[in-house]
Amino acid sequence: MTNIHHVAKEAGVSVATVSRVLNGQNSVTYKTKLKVEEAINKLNYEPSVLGRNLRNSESRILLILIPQISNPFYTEIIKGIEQTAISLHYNILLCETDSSPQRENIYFELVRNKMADGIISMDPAVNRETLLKLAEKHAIIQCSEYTPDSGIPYVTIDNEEAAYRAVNHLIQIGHRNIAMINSDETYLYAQQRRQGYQKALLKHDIPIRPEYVLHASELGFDNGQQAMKRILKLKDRPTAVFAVSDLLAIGALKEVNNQRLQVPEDMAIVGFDKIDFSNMTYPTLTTISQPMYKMGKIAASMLIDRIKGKQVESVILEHELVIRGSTAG
Amino acid sequence: MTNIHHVAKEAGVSVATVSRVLNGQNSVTYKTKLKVEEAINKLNYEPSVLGRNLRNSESRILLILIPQISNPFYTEIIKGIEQTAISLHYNILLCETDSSPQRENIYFELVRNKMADGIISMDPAVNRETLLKLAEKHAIIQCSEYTPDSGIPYVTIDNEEAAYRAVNHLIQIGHRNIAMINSDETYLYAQQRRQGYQKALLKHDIPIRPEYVLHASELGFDNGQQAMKRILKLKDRPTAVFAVSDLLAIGALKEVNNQRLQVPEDMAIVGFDKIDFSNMTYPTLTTISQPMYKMGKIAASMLIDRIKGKQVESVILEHELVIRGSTAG
DNA sequence: ATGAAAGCGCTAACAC
DNA sequence: GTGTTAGCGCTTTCAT
Repeated sequence: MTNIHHVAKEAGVSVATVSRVLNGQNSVTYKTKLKVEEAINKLNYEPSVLGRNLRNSESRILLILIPQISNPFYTEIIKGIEQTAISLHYNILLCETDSSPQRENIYFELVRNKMADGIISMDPAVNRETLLKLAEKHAIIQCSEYTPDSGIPYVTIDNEEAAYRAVNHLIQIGHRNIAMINSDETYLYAQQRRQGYQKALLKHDIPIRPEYVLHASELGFDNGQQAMKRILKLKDRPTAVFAVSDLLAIGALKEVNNQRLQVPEDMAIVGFDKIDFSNMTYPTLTTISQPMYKMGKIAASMLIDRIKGKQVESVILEHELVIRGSTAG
Repeated sequence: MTNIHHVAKEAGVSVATVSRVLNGQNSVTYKTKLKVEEAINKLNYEPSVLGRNLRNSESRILLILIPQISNPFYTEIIKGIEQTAISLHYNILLCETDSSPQRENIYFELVRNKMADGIISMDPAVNRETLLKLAEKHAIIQCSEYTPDSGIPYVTIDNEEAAYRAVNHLIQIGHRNIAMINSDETYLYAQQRRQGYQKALLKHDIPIRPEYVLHASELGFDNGQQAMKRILKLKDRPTAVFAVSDLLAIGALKEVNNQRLQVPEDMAIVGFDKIDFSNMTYPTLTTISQPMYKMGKIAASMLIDRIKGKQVESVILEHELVIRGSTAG
């Protein structure tokens, strides 16, 4: 490996001067600058990030914590993060927790020992205690899922309102027996969306039936499909379903199709997220649109601000109800 | 920041001893080891990866180069990579090129300046020259797409054979007017799959019609949908389509549905990859199953072997034709 | 404008 | 079994 000393020698200057040229400081004569650049080219020199990082005690790496990389909701956010990160000369370390605390700990370690400068956590199953502890000394932003009053800045949407709108839509088009496919209600977003669901029912004097609320252990197609199987067996069979994720909704839709029932006639379905897939199903999926890309961009710039010691405020972004085939006859 | 010197002082030993304890060397007395551990706990010490990396001149980071993170084909491979990487104490830096040479260069830089120990490239649009140059001095593995006879080890499937089987299946069930939705034929896999397509036709004395082969500029739903629009306007309208990606196939399927035509009666469709979503469409998609997860695991362990200086051999994995609703009446 | 030198935090060769 | 010390490659302070 050729290093800064070789270049200095070749150019007949000191390492300090080479470093100055490398970092674009203008306290260097044009002439010496030229000499240095010549030497750099001649020796094919590439400065080592390892040395620089140690010296600057930074890594310029952002750690992204997600539960499942296969959920397009997250990949779309990641795109946004990457866009911002790259433009500010940061890189992203992708960490899929699989909701395993062990994995999580491995990743937390990375920021503790300065392998990463900060964390964007999107994992609802994150160990809140550890995260809070970590947040005392390190830059952390929560994205989508968050911990209220924890002091950790977040970017998210108004989940309750979004769910309310979704269910309200179902009521408007005439449904009264409305089931919900929720995820684990230890997660805040699940609680909030359930609140929104209930609020919409109450507003229209529709009784709340606990048996109409099902829980999926994960956000996969299968889980949605299984949930729909159970829904179709309920007495007073619901005529509509609100699922808290498009993946769940798509799985549910599949099961309705499988049983030769019609969507939306026999069963209306609303999803959540507006992932690309949601427009490819038959019929297309009515869903709540989340601004994933924007979320990612904002989360990244918040984090980088945090890393630089700035104070940042949490952000709540807009959402939108997108009405498509699965509720519109 | 508390560092190794603080710990040494606190424990009343030298930094070398602390380092030994940190690295689990057993040349340390149980008693001193205890003292050191006590000091570590007391001071809440976390060794800095920055110092260690510089000293060992490694980063323990693997760079993953993909064109699009939103394609589930890649995310599934990434899962496999991550699984292996984590078990061998490596982390992955996710790099989405968007097929932009500029971005690519930024990422290549990372391995040049030792921010990453090696690369797994899955980008078919990769700048081959640069990659080859880089491979002279750095550990690189290609995954899925590769460069024959370049000396860069790869893991992939037999694309020609896979395409052959897909098209052969369509012929077996009675089709003779078979279109192909290919991607850019500057990519090797696209060439190989086209070869397989033609081989199957020739084998059954079906004339090859260039106008039956369409090209999608990217692998998104839209591109598939656009391609199908054009296919449906062809004279001697094809009765079947082979798409080189499930995303394309799903977009194509969508368009057939939109035009109120029946799949597979009016148009049979075969995809490629077997992403999860291919089982959620209506009807479900016949497709070539690629072992994505396994591919990722193998690519990662090949790369790590490479980093450690071992010689590795390229691998060609098995694929499988999965017959489902979009071809089975 | 440039150079000498200290030091970021760690590991390992060498000495005892 | 443990300590001393050089050095990984870089940036920056302090001289000049």
